[in-house]
Amino acid sequence: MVTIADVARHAGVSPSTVSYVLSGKRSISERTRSRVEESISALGYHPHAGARSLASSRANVIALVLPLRTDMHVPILMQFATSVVTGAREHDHDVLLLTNDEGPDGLRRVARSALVDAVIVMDIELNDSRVPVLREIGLPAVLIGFPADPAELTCVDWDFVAAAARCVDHLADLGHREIAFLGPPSAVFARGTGFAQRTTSGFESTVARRGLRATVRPCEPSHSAVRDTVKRLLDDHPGLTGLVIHNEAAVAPLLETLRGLGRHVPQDISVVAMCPEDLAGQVVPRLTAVPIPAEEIGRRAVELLMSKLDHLSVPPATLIAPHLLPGESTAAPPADS
Amino acid sequence: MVTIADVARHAGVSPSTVSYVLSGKRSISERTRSRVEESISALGYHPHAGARSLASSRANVIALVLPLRTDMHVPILMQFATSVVTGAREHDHDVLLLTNDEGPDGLRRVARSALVDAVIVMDIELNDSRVPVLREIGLPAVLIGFPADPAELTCVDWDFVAAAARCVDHLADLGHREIAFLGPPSAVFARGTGFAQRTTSGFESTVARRGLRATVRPCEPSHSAVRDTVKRLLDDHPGLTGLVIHNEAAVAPLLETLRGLGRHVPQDISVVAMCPEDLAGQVVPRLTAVPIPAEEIGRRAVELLMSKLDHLSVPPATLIAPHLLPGESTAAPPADS
DNA sequence: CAGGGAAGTCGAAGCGCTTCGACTATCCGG
DNA sequence: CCGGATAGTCGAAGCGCTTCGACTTCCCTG
Repeated sequence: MVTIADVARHAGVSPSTVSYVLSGKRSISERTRSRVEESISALGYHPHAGARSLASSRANVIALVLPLRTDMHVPILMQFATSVVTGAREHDHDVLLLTNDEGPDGLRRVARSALVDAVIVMDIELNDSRVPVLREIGLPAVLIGFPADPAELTCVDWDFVAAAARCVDHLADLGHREIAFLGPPSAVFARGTGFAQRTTSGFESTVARRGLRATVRPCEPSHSAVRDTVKRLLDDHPGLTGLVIHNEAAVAPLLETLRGLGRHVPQDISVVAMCPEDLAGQVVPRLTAVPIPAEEIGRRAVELLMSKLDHLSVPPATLIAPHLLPGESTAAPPADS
Repeated sequence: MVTIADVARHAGVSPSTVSYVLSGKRSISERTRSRVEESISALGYHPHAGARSLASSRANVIALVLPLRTDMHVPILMQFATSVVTGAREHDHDVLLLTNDEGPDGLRRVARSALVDAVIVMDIELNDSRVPVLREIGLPAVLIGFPADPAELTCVDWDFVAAAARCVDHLADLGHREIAFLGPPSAVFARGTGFAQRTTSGFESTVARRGLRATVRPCEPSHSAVRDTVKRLLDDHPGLTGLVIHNEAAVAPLLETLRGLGRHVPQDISVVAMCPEDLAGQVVPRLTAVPIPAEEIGRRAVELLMSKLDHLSVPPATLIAPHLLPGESTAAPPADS
């Protein structure tokens, strides 16, 4: 193993000088700096992470806590994890992966053992058992999602209220007067996930503001359940011309069902989806969507965390603004409606 | 922060004794052990990971290198990652997440800096740029998948040859005489992914052994491409009664296409899938499948890695045996065929 | 009953790094 | 031309842990 002492000897300086070249915490003459840097690459030196962590009490590692539950849309989660890793690397940090298998103790353990010096926690529920632990361990943390009581915490999330509003506005602007919302399975509501409620309320308040008639229905993931829900919906509301869907698993079944019923999209009925961009692009017709910006949320979470590590003050709540991605699944409602 | 010295003082022993209680590397009297353990939990002591890594030159962290490419079926990947984390924790190790964004340098960096002491690399291609780096850094490693030259390496994978064979045998046993294989997109073949080739060869050799007529077709992920492929296939081979599919994204479109064409599954045509168990269970009819045991592969990879860390010798190649999960999508072929 | 080994414990030496205080050389203003 | 910053470098202490050798008991065997 190559140590800092080897580099120092090779460059003809003291170990502390090498350390200061690396950290930039004291001024170093240009000559010395370049000599040291040459020695570093000549010897292929990489500082020992453990030694560094011990001496500086910063591990340069952050923990990423992923949800245990798998009823979340997995590709999003993966996109998110990737962007966190990439973001962390840009700040010279690595990412330790924690699942909820170990429960809140996992958080305690990595915090107390100084394995990590900050945490990102995903998929926060209204009443999340990890939140008190986060307060207890006192490590810098960023939550994705909002708990019931976000006091003292830093939270990031997509602006679900605005996203739903954007969908409704889009349909209203096109002239639709009666629309419906197909949401996540009712189980998601039941377990107190904040975003489901926020989406619904964004939908409902915008519908009221724009003076539309509207229906809200949860939507189970299976193909047949979607078919039944949609059929019933269309029977009950013959004047329906627009649909907002917020449920990845139901997108393909929905389109297929409409096709099966002879309803053309967008001529007979418009569909706008809150879903990942790639899903919107894969189906026929390509969906008008308000895509979930997983990558941006991940990046922002990392940036906030790094600011906290630098003892900068950060806003307690960050909402990522939605934007509409035009597709071929929305148009003005049919003339006779 | 609570240190080992605090625990030692609290228990009235020396720090080294506490260390030996923790590691079990020397015998400790029952009395001393229990006193130390009480002190540990009384003080809430967790050893400092950095200090431990420095002193023992083992970090108790393994790296998990996930593929950059996203044309892999993501839920599988997630299942896999989860089982690696769980498995690692059972051996008192944590998992550092590495993506390929950083390229092979990421591996070098974490190895040289002693951040991790072993590596699991996923989604190995026949000619994988990470393989030479793995040889270079000389860290214990387990690869998921087989490179062209696996000499000196430890590889784990599903037995794709046997899995395809199992599918063919199942159809042949039911009496089918003419079948087809719907594989991954041609891009997957093109980039030299070993499993695609192994699946195909397993299919073809079993078909030959059982004396069946058979066709092999790649399959692009989009709905319409699947429809076209399937229509053409059925037109070209009117006697076709059985289908083996190895392409997660194409499963739903395939079933829908068959339904659209009025071909009943399994009365008119049998379908057996190589896909995750949950996907097989979600669709109608529930598929007969040879499920990809992501979780088992992950666990085995971790076990092999831990054995290597303990300097035990391990088999260079581990193939996980497939098993057939009966569903409602296969039956004897129609009588008139 | 002497001698040898096992069981149980301790002290001290580092592991490779950061950081603080101290030191020298250089430069500036008065 | 002198006193005091400032830039640039070094030495040494110490971060919290593991591990090796050494020591003391105690028990067993011949």
